[in-house]
Amino acid sequence: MTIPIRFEHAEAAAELIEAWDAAGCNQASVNPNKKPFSIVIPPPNVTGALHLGHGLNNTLQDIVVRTKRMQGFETLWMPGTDHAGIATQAVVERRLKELENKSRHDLGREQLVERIWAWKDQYETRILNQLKRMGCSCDWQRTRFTLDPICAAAVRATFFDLFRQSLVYRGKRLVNWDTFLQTAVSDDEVFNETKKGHFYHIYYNVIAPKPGEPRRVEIATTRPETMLADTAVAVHPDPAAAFAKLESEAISKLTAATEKEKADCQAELDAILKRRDEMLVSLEQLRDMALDGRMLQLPLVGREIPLVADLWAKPEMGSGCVKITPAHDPNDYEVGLRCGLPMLNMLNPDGTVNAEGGKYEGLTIPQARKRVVEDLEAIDQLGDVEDREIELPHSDRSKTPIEPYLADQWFVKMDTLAQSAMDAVSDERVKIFPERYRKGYLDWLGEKRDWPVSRQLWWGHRIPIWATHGLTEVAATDLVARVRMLPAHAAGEVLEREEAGEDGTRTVMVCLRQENETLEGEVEALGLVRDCDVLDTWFSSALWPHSTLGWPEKTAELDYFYPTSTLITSRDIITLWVARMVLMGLNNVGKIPFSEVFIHPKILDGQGETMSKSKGNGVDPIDVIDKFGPDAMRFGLARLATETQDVRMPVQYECPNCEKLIDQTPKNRSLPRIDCQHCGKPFSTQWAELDEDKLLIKGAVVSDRFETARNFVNKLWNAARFALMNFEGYTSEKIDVASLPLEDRWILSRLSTVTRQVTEAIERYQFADASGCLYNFAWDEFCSFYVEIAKPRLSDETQRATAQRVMAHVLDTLLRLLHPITPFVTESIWKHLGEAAPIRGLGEPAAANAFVMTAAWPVSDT
RNA sequence: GGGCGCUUAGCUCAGUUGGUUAGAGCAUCUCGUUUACACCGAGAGGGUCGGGGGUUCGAGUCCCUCAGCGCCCACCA
Repeated sequence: MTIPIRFEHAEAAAELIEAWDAAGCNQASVNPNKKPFSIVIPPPNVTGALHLGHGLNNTLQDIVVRTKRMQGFETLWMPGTDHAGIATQAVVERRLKELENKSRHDLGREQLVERIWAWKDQYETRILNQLKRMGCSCDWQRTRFTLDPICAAAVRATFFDLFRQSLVYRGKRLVNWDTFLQTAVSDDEVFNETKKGHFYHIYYNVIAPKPGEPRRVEIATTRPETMLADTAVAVHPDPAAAFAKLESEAISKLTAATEKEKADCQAELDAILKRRDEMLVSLEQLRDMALDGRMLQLPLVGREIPLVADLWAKPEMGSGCVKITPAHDPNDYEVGLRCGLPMLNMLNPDGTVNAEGGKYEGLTIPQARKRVVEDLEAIDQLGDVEDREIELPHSDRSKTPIEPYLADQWFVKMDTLAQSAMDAVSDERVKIFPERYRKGYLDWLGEKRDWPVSRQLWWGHRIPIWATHGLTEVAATDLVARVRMLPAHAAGEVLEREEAGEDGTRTVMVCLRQENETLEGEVEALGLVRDCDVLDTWFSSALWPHSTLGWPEKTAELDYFYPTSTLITSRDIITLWVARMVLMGLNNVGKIPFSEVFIHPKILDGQGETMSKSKGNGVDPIDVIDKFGPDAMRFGLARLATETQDVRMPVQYECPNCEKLIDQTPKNRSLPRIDCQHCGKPFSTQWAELDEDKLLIKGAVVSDRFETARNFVNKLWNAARFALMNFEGYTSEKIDVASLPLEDRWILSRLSTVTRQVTEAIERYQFADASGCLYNFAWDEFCSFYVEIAKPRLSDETQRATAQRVMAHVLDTLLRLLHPITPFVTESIWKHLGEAAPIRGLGEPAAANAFVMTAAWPVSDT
């Protein structure tokens, strides 16, 4: 038998992926004779290709999945991808702008969505191919997409059900408005930038002040132009109490302070007392005026606005009074709700001032600010203007400032849903590992903030609501009656709700349970118009564990594989995703979605920064696989996946000319071309844009951290190669362990211990321990000791047969144990071993399984 | 501002309930073409375990404190 001296992973992997697939090794089906084990993949975003972070996530899942499969469970790993709402739409829109200089409005909704589908198809293919090449043993026939018809049906059924329970409602909310892209962006797509600005003090006149009362009140703001939409000025309802509280806090801080801090704390306390002495009387007077219903006159506009008492006005800040602009500031919005203030929107979607701004209409924000300040100064109502550093929110997509903008949004009411998800973790029906992540989950849910689920986007699940606004009571009643007459209404496919609008008119809303063009036509014929918005991406992600199994249909798969067994994911989406899956699973199916959650570390680059394509430090698993092989990538990642540490992974460019590695630095990681420091020849990077750069060969981005693992894979290959070269004349026979020589009994005993350790480590998600244990055993004990000591026995005719049998058995077991981590090399060796020693094992030897992948997991006898 | 984590060899990381001389891989140096493997083997150098204090017969490990790094959440008229 001739076996190459190196494990040729590229050929082997391609063949094995096909062979496993052809044999249906990854496929799972309902099997009453077996216990189920199921995992749903955290669906990668179709925004772009996978990097090593995904490599780690999916390697760990595959290790668990392959182990469980070998342990005899009917094992399902559900694959799929996520449409990733705004992220994907933004990528496609940006390309549209760059390549064709068009906005989404130039294309229109339908065409843009079509373009995004094309993008999705391209990246979904790429992502699935990356996963396959990593060796992920997903049931590919079940591959889902969060926007596919199966997931869409679940989304519709969920929304319909929440609508029926009145757990979903419509309300106003301030959204982060990107005036350039003219869309709302989510909080995590907003970054703050500190800029130089001013803090303007402005005076508002009191209307008909009583004797002794001030003529005007002072407020301060960094955004004076928003005064045009002010609807109140607030003052604290109990300044004395507020100061008392501050004082007692400062005192307790002072008592607890170290010698070093004492001076600072004392100064802080003194400042509070000084301010109280100066301000308390006038603030209490203003408070009394507020309670007395005194009105102020808004300068420049002339509108009368009330002075109100509200906790938001902090006596220790500014002048102690704060202007309230409910439609353009999140906190003011809350005040507006509490005090029942009107919400005046002064902006057009493009960020210019609208008709509410009177003579300032049509100006941009900076223009309006300048004019308002000038005009206030002219009428002598402008006070001090201080310089100040201001943190200004910017849109990550357009890099322009965000405007808080009041818009109609749909919300999911969280109180009972959140409580159910908290209970599931509190009483350990859902266990989170490592345990320290429980706190974040419980704290976040504990706030029970309603979940805004609508997004002003085109890419996503459209909200299944049709509505007519501005109806008279009679017209509304009539419309409701007509809706109820639809045959689908009787069939439970239609729900309607009538609401009073702000201006006393009525709104009728209709929710449809399923996609149905005919029915939609009928509804639209009644004058109802479909909501333009789509749902938050996490809405469909939250359903992933049951939607992928066919819910709301009562499928056999759902019954068998749900709840899934475990969820393996990254820590940054514990709240956004994990928590929501728990509450939606409980609401929809009535059962938790998974009983265990394992949170794995993150992969950072050599500088300690998270990997991302936009930084240029993202490593494509395919590049690592090409250079080191899929087993080395998997083993290397598993070896580093410890419980407490993030994985720091220095990254290098591989020169395509001389194959030498060049360290990546913050400087060179964004260059379009690099001259190799070893061979002097240039190569291009992902940033190449000029034609002359693009003509160069592209250098892969890899990490030399995988060398150790690659060497290990090769070591194993060669140890097996040695064994196989010595298996000529192999025969099988029952082995009496007690009569074996010491070295055999020793290795068997060690094997048993290692089997137990590896099994337990994987059970506890201690992947670094499992791989470390196997590394040491295979290299130091099996290769360095046992193989060496077997050499003379293999050339001694009297001992040869026994040595072969034990060797075959040990190798067999080692391959099984290593298979979940390094599936390709083990399966390749297994095939050779099957040819050389088809019948093997201690006790009663038996014919080996065709694939190690579906062979039985070893059981330890210690 | 609140919470969590981290700091051990040049680099990336282990180090169980405190217990001999603190480990591994890579890198470095020396030697080695013994028929599985140079992606190998034998050996060497390299650490006051971030700083300081404490508990203890004994601290990398427990407590306090200072400093630095990272992440999550909240907020700043």
